[in-house]
Amino acid sequence: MAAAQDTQDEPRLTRKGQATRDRITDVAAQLMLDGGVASTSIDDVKRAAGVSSSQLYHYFEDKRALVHAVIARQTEAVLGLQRPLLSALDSFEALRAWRDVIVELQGSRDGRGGCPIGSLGAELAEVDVEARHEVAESFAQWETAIRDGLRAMRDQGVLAADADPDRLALATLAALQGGLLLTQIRRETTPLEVALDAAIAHIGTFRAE
Amino acid sequence: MAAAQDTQDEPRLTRKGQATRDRITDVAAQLMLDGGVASTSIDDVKRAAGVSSSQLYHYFEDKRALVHAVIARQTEAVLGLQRPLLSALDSFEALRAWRDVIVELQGSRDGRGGCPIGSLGAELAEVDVEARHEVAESFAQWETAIRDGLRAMRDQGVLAADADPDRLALATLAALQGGLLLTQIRRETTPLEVALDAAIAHIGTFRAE
DNA sequence: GCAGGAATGGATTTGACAATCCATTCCTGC
DNA sequence: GCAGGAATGGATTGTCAAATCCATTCCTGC
Repeated sequence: MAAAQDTQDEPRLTRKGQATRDRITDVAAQLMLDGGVASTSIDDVKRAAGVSSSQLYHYFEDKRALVHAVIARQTEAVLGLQRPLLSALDSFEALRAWRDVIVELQGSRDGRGGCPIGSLGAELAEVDVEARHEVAESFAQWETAIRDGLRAMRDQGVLAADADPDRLALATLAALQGGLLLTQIRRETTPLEVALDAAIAHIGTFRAE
Repeated sequence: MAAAQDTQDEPRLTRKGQATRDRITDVAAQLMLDGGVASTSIDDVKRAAGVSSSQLYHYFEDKRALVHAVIARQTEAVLGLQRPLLSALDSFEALRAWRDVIVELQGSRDGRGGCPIGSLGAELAEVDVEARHEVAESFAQWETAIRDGLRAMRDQGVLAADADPDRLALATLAALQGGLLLTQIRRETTPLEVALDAAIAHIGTFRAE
């Protein structure tokens, strides 16, 4: 549960410093979502954030460290949006509402960038072990959030007792990720919609009574 | 249906030349599967394929052209494996057999590299429009193969008449891609298994009678 | 108000890597 | 067997981006 905010390893940050650091992270996250990690240069980040080399390297050991901060940042952003929706699951309507939010959000970008977490994971998995572990942890949190929502549905009698929230959550996350990837490639939300609808239909299989 | 073999744009290739070109493509495909596109250098490819600069640039305009050839190569490889299995779909046993092959194959790599097509798509989507289109085309072919298999199952009375092979195929491909990504990140096949099992269960919803 | 660390400026170095170039050798068709 | 394109050798160039360095300025706590 270690947040991304305080990496108080060596230097203590002043308020101003923290702001600069956050700005760099945010800008980098945006650039890397729009264009991938490898093709966003440190110079790009410097320019977009309006900072100098000294500043950037004052807050981040190297590009990898920046990337790690970006992963943490995107994890916060995604889960910050997802958790409220998922913890409110008490009906299939709520589940569909969750689906709609995601589809709408992705549609507004025409799928560009794909999943902020998944795309980082895909690009970094074979290149940066540490990054892979961080992404794995992000996915684990996401999966947990889904599972808790489904558990709630079960406990409220919306889902049958024999429904397995763990498996359903993992399958749902997979469907979501696959849908996001295909939507990113096709620049069109149909795959995401169909994938999520199928996942929800599968969950519907475990409707109570 | 244009194959990857003959890019007879300008130079006509001799048998030997074709062999060299293929070797470069194969080696590049392997390296890029193992380490991603951005982090495999032309030098890496040269070394591994045992060719010189002149050779590589004799057959490929630049790195992008090589990447395009790799996409085509991986598409052939994947569909070459998938199509026979999918066109033989005539029962849920066959569907499960298809699932098992994929799980086994990916398990033998511990998920490393993820999907040969999907990982390329994810890394290149926002960087190389042409590559994105090529990957989209590959996915379309894959989706078609799945759809045809499901259609066959329906026509043979295994699936009900109201089953929608188009939607089911898209949902299945999404589940597969998501499962592959999560499995790549976690280095463990559970996500892939659960995702495919859910997809198959969903298809099972449309079992005849 | 001053000491010391934090924050910033900005030029510079270093290295990697894609791509080019000029030869030379090898084949293949005629 | 020879002409001409294909294939290869291998050094070299040029670019770009990551990272370093030495200052200088700014704050904050005491």
